[in-house]
Amino acid sequence: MRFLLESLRDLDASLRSVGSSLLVLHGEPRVVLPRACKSWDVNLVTWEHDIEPYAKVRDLAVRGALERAGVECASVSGHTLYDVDEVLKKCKGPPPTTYQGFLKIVGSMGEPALATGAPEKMPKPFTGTFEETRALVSGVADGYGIPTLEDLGYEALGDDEGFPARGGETEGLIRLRKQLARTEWIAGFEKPNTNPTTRFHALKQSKPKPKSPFEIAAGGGKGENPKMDANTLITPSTTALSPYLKFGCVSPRTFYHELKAVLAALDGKHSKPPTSLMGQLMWREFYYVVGAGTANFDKMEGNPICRQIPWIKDKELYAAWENSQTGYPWIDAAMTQLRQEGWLHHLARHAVACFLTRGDLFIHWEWGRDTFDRELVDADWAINNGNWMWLSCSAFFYQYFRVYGPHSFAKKYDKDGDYVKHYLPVLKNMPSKYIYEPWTAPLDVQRKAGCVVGVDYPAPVVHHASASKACVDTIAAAYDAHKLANGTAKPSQNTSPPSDDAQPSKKRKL
DNA sequence: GAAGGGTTGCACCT
DNA sequence: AGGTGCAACCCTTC
Repeated sequence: MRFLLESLRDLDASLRSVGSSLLVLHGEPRVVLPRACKSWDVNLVTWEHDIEPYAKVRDLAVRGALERAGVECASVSGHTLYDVDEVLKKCKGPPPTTYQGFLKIVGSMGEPALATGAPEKMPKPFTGTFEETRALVSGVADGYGIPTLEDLGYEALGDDEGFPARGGETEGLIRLRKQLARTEWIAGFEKPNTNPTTRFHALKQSKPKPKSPFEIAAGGGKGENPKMDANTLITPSTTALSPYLKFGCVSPRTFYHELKAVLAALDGKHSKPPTSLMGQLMWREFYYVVGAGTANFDKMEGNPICRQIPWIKDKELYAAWENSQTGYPWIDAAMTQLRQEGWLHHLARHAVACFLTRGDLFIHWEWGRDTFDRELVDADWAINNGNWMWLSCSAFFYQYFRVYGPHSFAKKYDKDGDYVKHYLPVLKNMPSKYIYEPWTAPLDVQRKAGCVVGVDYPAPVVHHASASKACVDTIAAAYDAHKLANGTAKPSQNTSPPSDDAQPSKKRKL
């Protein structure tokens, strides 16, 4: 919410710099907007096309109210690279559930439109004093102006709390262009190889001291691994631009065309989709298209692309996951970063999502989706639901036997557990050898570290090896049931007699 | 019906 | 850093 309010203040400042201003009206839009149009003699209202169910209902209601009042309405596509409806038309049927299939379709649609740039001159709808504004909106809206967090019923946040970067187009474009200036980094960017344990702040004292915690380090080239260069302010290993895209501070079309210019200068010597930076923009687009073109995309039931899996709904295990009490330091640290900063690296999201659903706890992906939707500063309906289905092997991705290890995954990136120690200070004196599996430390080591498992830090809520085995078996059975129901079950492929052919390829207990 | 490919597994090997 | 075994998924293409 703070990021949104910052973005609105930044927009207001930009409008003021060209002699206009942002006017925020409070109230029920179906009432306020027709009233404003009547009072101010407005005959056209425009807005950005939105595919999210909540927004679709809202926009339809507002459109109805405005049209009944004789006001013309126009919604335009600007939040995605392509007009999602045009892509869906090209699909001629359900949208593709594979990335390659999606690329084939948008590949035939030419270049995305250029972002509509800010006009050099703005009309001056209103630039009055507060008293004049009050008079203007009197009888139109319940209130006006950009609210504060407190106005909205939230507690104020300190500068060092919450998402570490400020909202708004100004900050977003600075971040975009600093990232795009790292030519060699862009050329070599491969998302699966980025490090989920790098943070916004320096892990160790860096010099010179950054002016602000969200300032991006200058320089690039080799030695990009921040741990290799003590003078480099550590920032996430990805662009961290997602909140700016989510709130419309940075247009994906601006991102696309400016990135394209950088790539053009590299003469083909750069990574390619799906793993490249451009590939990431296309993943966003992919989820928007399939999200807009799939019924009940945000549910398991009634969702034609979603495997029906008998997830359990265990409130205690879910609470342990949400509140960093699973006993797996990597998982608990990531969930702490999520709650504190509203942001996680993509692979950390994978780790905690896999753990909650198909990897260990077998809890419904919709519950995890809800947590992310509430906690992430970049929470995006299409991307969030799509990725939860991906990670839970409900759609798009089906290799359920590839399970992230809750105690092994982060070791590859952060041997000493600096990330864990930052977010879980209770473990800060635990020897590196045991940082990801503190329950394996001898009791005297735990005591010496001031962290006794079961007292100062939870014991693991599940035994990973046996829990993941049970998850794999249950998903396999659910897949078999799906194949049987669809008549796509294959005959047995082992050496069993032909009479078994009508059975699923393997019998598994539910 | 089979083969090939699929952004991001792990443990163990060289 | 890169290969393999693990036991074997789905979707697309031929």
